[in-house]
Amino acid sequence: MKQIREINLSSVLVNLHQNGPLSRAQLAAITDLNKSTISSLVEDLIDRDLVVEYGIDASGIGRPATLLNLNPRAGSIIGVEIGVDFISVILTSFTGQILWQHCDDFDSKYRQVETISRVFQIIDEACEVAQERGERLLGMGLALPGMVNVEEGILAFSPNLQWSDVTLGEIFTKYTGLPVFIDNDANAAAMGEHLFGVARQAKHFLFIIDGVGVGGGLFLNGDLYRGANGLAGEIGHTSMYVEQASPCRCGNNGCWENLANQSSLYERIRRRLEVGRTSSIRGILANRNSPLTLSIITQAAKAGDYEALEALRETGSALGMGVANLINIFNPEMVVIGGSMSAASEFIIPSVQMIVEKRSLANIRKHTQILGSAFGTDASVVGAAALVVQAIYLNPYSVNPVHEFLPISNGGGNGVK
Amino acid sequence: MKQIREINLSSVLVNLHQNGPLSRAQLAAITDLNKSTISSLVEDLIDRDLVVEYGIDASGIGRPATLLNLNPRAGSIIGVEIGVDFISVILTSFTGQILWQHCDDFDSKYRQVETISRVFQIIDEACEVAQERGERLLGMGLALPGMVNVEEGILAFSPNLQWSDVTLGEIFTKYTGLPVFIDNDANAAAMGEHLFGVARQAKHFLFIIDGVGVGGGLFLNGDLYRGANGLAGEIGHTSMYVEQASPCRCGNNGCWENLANQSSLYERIRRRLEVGRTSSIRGILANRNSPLTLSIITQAAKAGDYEALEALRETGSALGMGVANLINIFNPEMVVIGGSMSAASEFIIPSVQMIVEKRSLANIRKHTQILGSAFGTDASVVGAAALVVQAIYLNPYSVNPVHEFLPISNGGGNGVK
DNA sequence: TTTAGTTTGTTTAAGCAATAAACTAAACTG
DNA sequence: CAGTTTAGTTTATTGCTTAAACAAACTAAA
Repeated sequence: MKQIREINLSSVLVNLHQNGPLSRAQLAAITDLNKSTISSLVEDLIDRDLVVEYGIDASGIGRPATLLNLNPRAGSIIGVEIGVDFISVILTSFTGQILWQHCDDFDSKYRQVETISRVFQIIDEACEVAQERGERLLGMGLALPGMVNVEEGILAFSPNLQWSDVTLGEIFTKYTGLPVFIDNDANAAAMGEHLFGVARQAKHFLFIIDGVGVGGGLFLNGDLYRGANGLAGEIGHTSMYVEQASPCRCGNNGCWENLANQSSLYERIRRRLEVGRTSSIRGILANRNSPLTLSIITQAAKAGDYEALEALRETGSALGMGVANLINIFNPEMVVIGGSMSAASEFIIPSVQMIVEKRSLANIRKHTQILGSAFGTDASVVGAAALVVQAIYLNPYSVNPVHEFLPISNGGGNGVK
Repeated sequence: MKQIREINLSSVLVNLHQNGPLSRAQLAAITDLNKSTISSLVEDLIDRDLVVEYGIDASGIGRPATLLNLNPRAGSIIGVEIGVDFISVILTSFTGQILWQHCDDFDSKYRQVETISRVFQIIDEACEVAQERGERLLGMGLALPGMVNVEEGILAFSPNLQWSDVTLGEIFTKYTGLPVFIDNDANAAAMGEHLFGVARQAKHFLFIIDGVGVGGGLFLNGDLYRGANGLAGEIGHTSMYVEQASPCRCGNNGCWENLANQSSLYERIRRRLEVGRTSSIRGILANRNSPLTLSIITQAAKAGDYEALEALRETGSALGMGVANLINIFNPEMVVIGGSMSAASEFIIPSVQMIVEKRSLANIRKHTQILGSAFGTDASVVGAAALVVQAIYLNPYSVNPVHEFLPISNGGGNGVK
C-alpha cells in the first residue's frame, strides 16, 4: 500500500517538474487524484523540503491559488564524469542549475587508483561549495565511458579507460556517504536532456554521443532502455558500407562510427590537404605535422573555408545515414546529438537533417526532430547529476523529512490523559 | 485504489501463466502479497472463470496444497490475419490452444469491402465452433500488414494492401460485439511468441518477420515498443550496402529488406540458373518461366542441391547482417525469426547465426539466442489471438464474473435477523 | 495410536491510503 | 453586502492489504 503513495508522490513531483508552478487544485485536475489526497501528498513533500509554496496566483475569479514548485534549495547534487583524458565534476541544485564546475585534464587510461583519488579531491571541493550554501547533499551521479552494471554500481568494462570490474558504486558511497548512481555516458546524457535539456517533453528519444566513438542512449517509454544486460545502445558498431573494409577497433569492419566520429573528420581534412587543396587550415596549423583539433576546423568553417565545410558536411552525412536508420527503427520524437563533435553541431546537424530527409521513411521522420544537445560537451556530467534527480522523482521516500521534532510539553500540569 | 487490485489480479494471472500450476501459498511467496490477499484475488479470478482449482499436491510435508491454473475453458478467442493474398482465421482457447483454423486464398489488394465481408463469413464459422464448445467468446484480435493506430483501432496505411485509414476496430466491434484488438503483423507475432511461443521467458526480444518485406516487432521491458506514433519497427528500411543502388519500393536505395526478403532469394536462384549452373531446381520447374516458390527451393535444398543451399546461405547471411546490428542496438535476450521465409528457417538460421557471431559485439551477442518462430507462418494469426489474452492479463476486470446469483431464501421462517 | 510438527488456507481485526462531501477561506461581482 | 466562484481543509467512509490467530490436513516419530 505504501507503493501506491510513493507513485502518487512521484507523480506530483514530475508534474511540478514539467509544468510547475502549479496549485494544489491544478495538480488534482492533472493527476485525477482527489483534492484532499493532493493536499496530503504536498504536505509530505514540503516536509521533505522537496516542494515549496512559491507565490499566489490571484489572476482568476474565486479564491487565489497557492502556487507550488520544486524547491531549488532542496539540496545539492554532485555530478561526475570520468573521461579518457579528463575528469569533470559539477555541483547542481535539485532543479538542475549548475552551481559550480571543475574540469581537470587527467589521463585516466590505465590509471585507476590515481584517477579515483583525484576525483575524491575534486569532490571534496564540491562538498565545500555545497556546505557554504548551507544545503544538504542529495546524492552523487557518475557517468563513465563503458559498460556499466547499473544495479550493482559496477563498471564492467571500459575499452577506452582499460578498466574492468570496478565497484565504483561502493567506492564512492563509502567515500561520500551519499547515494551514488552510476551509468554510462550516453545514458546519463540522455537523462540530462530528459530532465533539464531539449528532450523535456519527449517520451521517446535517442541521444547520440559522437566523439571518439559513436554511442547511444535510448530513452523509450519515458525511461532509459538498457537491454537484457545493460549493454543496449551500441549503435556505433552497426555495420554499414560493408564493402569498405576499414577495420574497427571492435575487430569488425564497416562500423558506422568509423565514418562519423571525430577521427573520421580529421581524416577527411587530412586527405583534402594531402591532395593539395587550398585551405585556411594550413595557415592555422603551426606546421605540417601539428595535430588537427575540432576548434581549428570549426574556426575555419566559420570563416567560410570550403574544405572544412565539405569535410564537416561529409561527416554529418555519414552520421545522418545511421540516424535515418535509427529513426526507422525507433520512431522517436527526437534525436539529440551530443558528444565532443557537438562543438561543430551547427555544421553537422544540417547535413544530418538532409540525409534523414532523404533516407528515412517519410511517414516516420515527419514526427522526428533532430537537435543538438542543450549542454554540448557537458551533457554527460549534467546527466550524471540528473540520474540522482530522477532517482528522487521515482523514490521520494528516499529523501528524509527535515521536520524539527520539538519535545511536546504537557504544560507541567498533573492531569493524566 | 481499484487500480492496485487490478495490478495484483494481473500479477496472479501472469504468474500462473508463466509458472502454473501453483498453490495459493506459492503465489503469496512469489508475489510478496499476503496469503489472505492471494485468497481474495484468486476467489475473484475463479468467479470470473479465468482460474480453476486444478488438483492437489500432496508431495510435501504438511497440509496438501490446492493447485491453481489458468482455466483452459475460460473462453475462446478469435484471431484474424489479413494478408495480401490470404485471410487466416483461428479459434483458440484462453490458454492458447488452437481449436480451429481456416486459411483462405484471397487477393485482398485494393479490395477492401470484399475482403472484410469474406472475413465476416469466416468469423461466423469460428463463432459456431465456439458455440458448439459451449464457451463464451473473450475477444478478437486482428493482425495487419501495415501501420496501425492501436489505441483507436485504425489501419492508418498498408502499402501492401493499398488500404488507408480504415476503422477496422469499429467495423469488427460492431459486427461481433466483442472487444477487438488490432496491431501490425510483426507486433502481433511478437506477442504470440511472448505468451505462447519461444520467447516466454524473455523480457526483451525482437521478432523479425521476413517475407515480402522485413519487419520487426520490438518487445522491450516486457511489452511491445511502438514508438512515438506506433510506427516503430521498420527495420527493413535501414540502409546497408548503400553503394548497391538497388532501388527499394520505399523510394530509397540500399534497404536491408531487398537483400534478405523472399524475392532476394528468388533472384539469387534465378541468377545462378541464368549463368548456367546445374541444379535440380531446373527439373522441378515445369518450364523455364514457371514461377519459383519457397517450397521448390527448400525441397531442392533438402535433397542437397548446391545452388539452392548457396542461395539460402547468402540470403541468411544478408539477414544476419541486419540482425547483428539489431543485437548491438538492443542487447536482446532473443531474436525470433518468422514470416513466410521461416519455412526455410532450418537453412537460413544457421547462416544468420554465423554472421552474427562474426559481426556483433562479443560481449553482447553471447547473451542472445537466435531462434525460429514457434508458429512459423502462423505466427501473426496466433499473435492476433494473443493480443486478446494479453489485454485480459493486463485488465482482468474486463472479464465479467459468471456467478449465478441465486435468490437468497430466508428459510421460510418467521424470524427477523 | 498418540503426540508433535509442518504447511495450507481462512477468518478476524486493524491499518493505511484515497475519496466524497461538507465546510472554511478568500477572492470577485453587481 | 449578498451571491458567486474557486482553493484548500476537515471529517467520515470506503476499499484494499496485512498481521495474527486459527482451523484443516497432512507427515514423522515415539
